[in-house]
Amino acid sequence: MNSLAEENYLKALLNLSNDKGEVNVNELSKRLEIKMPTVTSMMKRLSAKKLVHYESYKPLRLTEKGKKEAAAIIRKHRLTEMFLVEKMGFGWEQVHDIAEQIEHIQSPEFFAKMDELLGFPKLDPHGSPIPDKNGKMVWKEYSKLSECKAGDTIKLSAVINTSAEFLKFLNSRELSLGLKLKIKSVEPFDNTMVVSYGKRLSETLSHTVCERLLVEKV
Amino acid sequence: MNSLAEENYLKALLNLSNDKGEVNVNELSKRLEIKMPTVTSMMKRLSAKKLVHYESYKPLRLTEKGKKEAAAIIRKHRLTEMFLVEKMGFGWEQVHDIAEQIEHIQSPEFFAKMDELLGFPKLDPHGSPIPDKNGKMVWKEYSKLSECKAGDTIKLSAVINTSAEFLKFLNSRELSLGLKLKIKSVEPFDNTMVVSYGKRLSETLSHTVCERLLVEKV
DNA sequence: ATAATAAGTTAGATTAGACTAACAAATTTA
DNA sequence: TAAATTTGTTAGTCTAATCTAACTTATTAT
Ligand SMILES: [Mn+2]
Ligand SMILES: [Mn+2]
Ligand SMILES: [Mn+2]
Ligand SMILES: [Mn+2]
Repeated sequence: MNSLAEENYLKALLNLSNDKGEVNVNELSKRLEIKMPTVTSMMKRLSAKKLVHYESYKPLRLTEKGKKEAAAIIRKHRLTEMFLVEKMGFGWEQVHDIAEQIEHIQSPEFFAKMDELLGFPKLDPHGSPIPDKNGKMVWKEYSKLSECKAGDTIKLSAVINTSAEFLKFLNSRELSLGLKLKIKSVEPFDNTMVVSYGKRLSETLSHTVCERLLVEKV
Repeated sequence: MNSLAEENYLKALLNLSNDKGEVNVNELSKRLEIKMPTVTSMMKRLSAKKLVHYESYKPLRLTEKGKKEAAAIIRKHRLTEMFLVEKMGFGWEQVHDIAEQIEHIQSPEFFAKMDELLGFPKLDPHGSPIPDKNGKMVWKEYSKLSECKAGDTIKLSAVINTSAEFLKFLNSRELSLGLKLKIKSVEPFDNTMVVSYGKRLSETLSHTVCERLLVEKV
C-alpha cells in the first residue's frame, strides 16, 4: 500500500507527463509545492518500489506499475467529483478540493458503488476522462476554443483549468459543458473572441479564457 | 488542525469515557492497538494542545475543547454511516470501515450536504445518536434485551457491538432496528432467550447476543 | 568559450508517530 | 504486610516526510 504522500506524487507525475511520459523534478516540485530535495528523496523511494524510473539528472518516468496506480487514484478522484455533482448537488467549482481528499479512501466497494450509481460515467464534471479499472484513459480529440475561427459553430466539451475562480467565471457567463456556441468574430489584435450562445447573443471572451476551453466542432 | 492520528485518539477517548469522563491509558492503548508508551506521549501532546487533562498516573480526561472536537469527528462518522446506508445502498455491516476513513475529511460543506440530504437525522444506522453541531449527543433510555423478562414486548432500538460479524449474524436472523419482538421465555440456566417476531415465532438468542441489543419497552 | 543561471543532488536537521527495553508506581493477591 | 501483577513512564531507536544550506551538473546567455 502506498501512503497518502506517495499517492499524491504518483498522481502529479501522471498528470504532468508529457508525450514522452517525462516529468522534471522541478516541475513536480512546483506542482506539489514541495522543495526539490524532498522530491528527489521521494523519487528514490518510489524507484525502490518500482513505481518510477529514476536516474540522477534525467527526467522522471512512471513505470507501468506506477502508471496503473496513478490512474487508479485519478479514477477515484474523478468518480468522486462526478458523484458530488450528480448525486449530491455540488457545483463543478466546489468538488475538486473534496475529491483531493476522498481519492485516498481505501475501499474498492465505495468507489464501485459510486460508479454504479452514476451509471459508469466516462467523463468527470470538467470533461476529463475517468480512467477505467485497468487504468486506461483516453482523451477525445478536442481543440482549444482559441484555435477556432470566426464562423465556426462548436460545442463546449471540457475545461483545462479547473480552479474554482475560473469555473465561477464560467458560471457567471452561463457557460457549461455541452453548450453550443457560434464564433461571431476574432479580434486580430489580442485574439479576443465574440461568441453567441443561448440567450447571450454577444459575449466577449479573452484569449486567456479561450485557451482554457476545449471544444468539438459541430 | 488536528492530524488523523490525533483525531483517532480524541474519538476513542470520548467513546471510552465512563460516567466520570475518565479513561485509562491501558484501555486507550488496547482500543487503538497502539502501545502504552506511544499513548502516553500522545497524551502529552494533546495536553499541550489543551485537548486532554493529563497528570502522571491519573486517569485521562478530555477537556471541554477536546470533547467538542471528538464529538465533531463522531458526528462526521455517524452521518457518513447513515449516508452510506440510506443514499448509497450499503448494508449496516459494511459502513463502519469506510466511515472510519471519511470521518477525517476536512470539508464542512460535504458533511452539511450529507446532513441535508438525509433530512438531519438524529441516529446512525446502528441506533447511536449523531452529535449535533455543538457536540451535544444524548442517548435515549434504552435497556439491554438481556435485562428484560419473559412476557415483555419490546422494540429493537440499537446495537452495542457494531462489528461486521455481529451485524451479519443479526441479518441472518432478520433482526433489524425498529423491529418489535416478544420475549417468550428466559432459560434460567444460561439466560438464553426465546423470542418471536415477524414470521419467526420461536428464535433462540444467546445471552451474549441479548447483552448487545438495546431495546425500548412498548 | 566562458560566465551566469537554473536544475538537481547531498548532507544534515526537524517533527510526527510509531516501537522496545527498562524502570517505577499502583493495585491485587496471598 | 509483603509479594506478585498490572499499569504507566522514561529513555532511546526508527521511518516517513518535510526543510535549509551547500555543492554539482546542465542549460542559457553573452
Ligand atoms: Mn479535480
Ligand atoms: Mn490528494
Ligand atoms: Mn461506526
Ligand atoms: Mn478514523
